[in-house]
Amino acid sequence: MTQSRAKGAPANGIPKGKSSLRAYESIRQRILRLEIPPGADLDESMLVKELGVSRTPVREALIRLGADGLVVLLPNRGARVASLEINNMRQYFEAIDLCQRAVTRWAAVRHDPGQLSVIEGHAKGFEEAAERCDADEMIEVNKNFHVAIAQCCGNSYVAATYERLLSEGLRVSRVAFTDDRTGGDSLAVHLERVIDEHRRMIELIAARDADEAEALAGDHARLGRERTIYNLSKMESGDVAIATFD
Amino acid sequence: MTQSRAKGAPANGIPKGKSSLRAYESIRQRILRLEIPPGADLDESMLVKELGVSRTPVREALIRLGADGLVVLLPNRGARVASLEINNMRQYFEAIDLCQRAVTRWAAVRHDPGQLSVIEGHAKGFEEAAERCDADEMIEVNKNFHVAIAQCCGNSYVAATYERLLSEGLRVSRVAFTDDRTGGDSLAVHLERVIDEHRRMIELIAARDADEAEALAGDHARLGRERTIYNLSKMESGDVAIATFD
DNA sequence: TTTGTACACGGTGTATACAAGAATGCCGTA
DNA sequence: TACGGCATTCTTGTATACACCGTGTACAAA
Repeated sequence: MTQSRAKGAPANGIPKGKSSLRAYESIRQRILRLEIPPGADLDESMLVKELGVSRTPVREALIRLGADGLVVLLPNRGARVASLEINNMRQYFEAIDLCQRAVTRWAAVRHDPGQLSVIEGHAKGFEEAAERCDADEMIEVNKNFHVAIAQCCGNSYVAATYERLLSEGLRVSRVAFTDDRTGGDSLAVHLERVIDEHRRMIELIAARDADEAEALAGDHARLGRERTIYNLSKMESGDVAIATFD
Repeated sequence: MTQSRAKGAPANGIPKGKSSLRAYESIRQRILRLEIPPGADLDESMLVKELGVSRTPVREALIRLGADGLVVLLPNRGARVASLEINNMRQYFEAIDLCQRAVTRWAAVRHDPGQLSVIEGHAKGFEEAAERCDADEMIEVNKNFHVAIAQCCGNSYVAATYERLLSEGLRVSRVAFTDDRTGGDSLAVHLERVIDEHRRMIELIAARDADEAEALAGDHARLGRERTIYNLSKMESGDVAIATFD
């Protein structure tokens, strides 16, 4: 069912009335958590029934999700969830790499010290979630960690782009933080490396070492990329829809 | 009642029905051409009257424009055109620089030769518009030139971000391609440099010289940035709304 | 005179009715 | 039997009516 959220939904850049907002967040959550699989058709009337609102807010939500790149709007033929194609993964991680390096470098140079504690808090949160093997929490907190870095990078354009990419990546993270793979490093080893890199990233930012921070950001992106692509390649295509429509 | 239009509405990345599309494009054009000034309140009922459609497509257009960052949606209090603050210019050009360097470098490495003619066509178009001193055309074609480069960069995520930034920059270009300034280079000199850099950019891409292409892309961004910021600083604040709301 | 409250109005958010387009199945014909 | 055209039907796109929220103003009380 719909995870009912308390009203207080700040920190989200999207305004708009409550029904519309609820519809947007609800559909978005389901897409990002893969509850609605990539490539699935989104039927307005179905969403209307499930969300208990009328078509108007549902349509507005779909339009915004379309702008986010999470759904594809087909003229006169409804909407469908954007597919997750292995072929696009290279492009995706290349974009993440670019933004992450920029954002982390600039954060190292430009942050003001008070912002560090927020970043550290998320890093701690990730470590705790890793101990509990709580994949959902890890995914969420890992994103928050990087968003926090972006928020002190002094460039709202790049930060926004990076944040959008990270959001879209939530669907991918689920693949990275699972242990289904047959070979390679275990999840535990992977998490250890992630945690270590998070810690070093904070140190380098705190030390205002731009070059090293950027280099580490690149390594960090590569780490996620390699694990994800490998895991994806090991999955049968049924697990993640590989629909192509362009 | 509905004004029946011929079907042909291709070449635009945004689907959606005709009225909605028309509203989106119309409002967007007016914002980008500064016909609706930055910071202005957007009244739904006014737009409804002017566009001759109902509120629904207008609202959908505003939502999409909000996602584009061109308008700011205030909950229960309508929408207003995003402001153009000089303070944000640094961030904007920093973002453009980042994307432009990446896109141009990758285009140099990855383009396939057939795509070059498209880029060359836009470069030619810019030169012709410059001769005619047609500012509107220059702005449009200059954007198309860089978009064409982005489209052969092999990364749709970065290309999309870059394109979004360029679109938003159309408002800024109008400032760069005017000759109101009191000192510094004349518009003619500026255009000469732009044209020269465009030509060299094509040569470097054709030669697949990634490093030089990237460096030139950076220079090119800097050229626009400096002229724009200088011109903006010379304008009185009345010319471009400097409204602040965050 | 100033401040607080209540009422009215303008404008947005939501629901629903209506129209147009696309998909599908049926029937006729070759 | 296979193919093509037509009609039905489902889905989307648009218009409009209604409800709610925020704001401004006027009046009353301190």
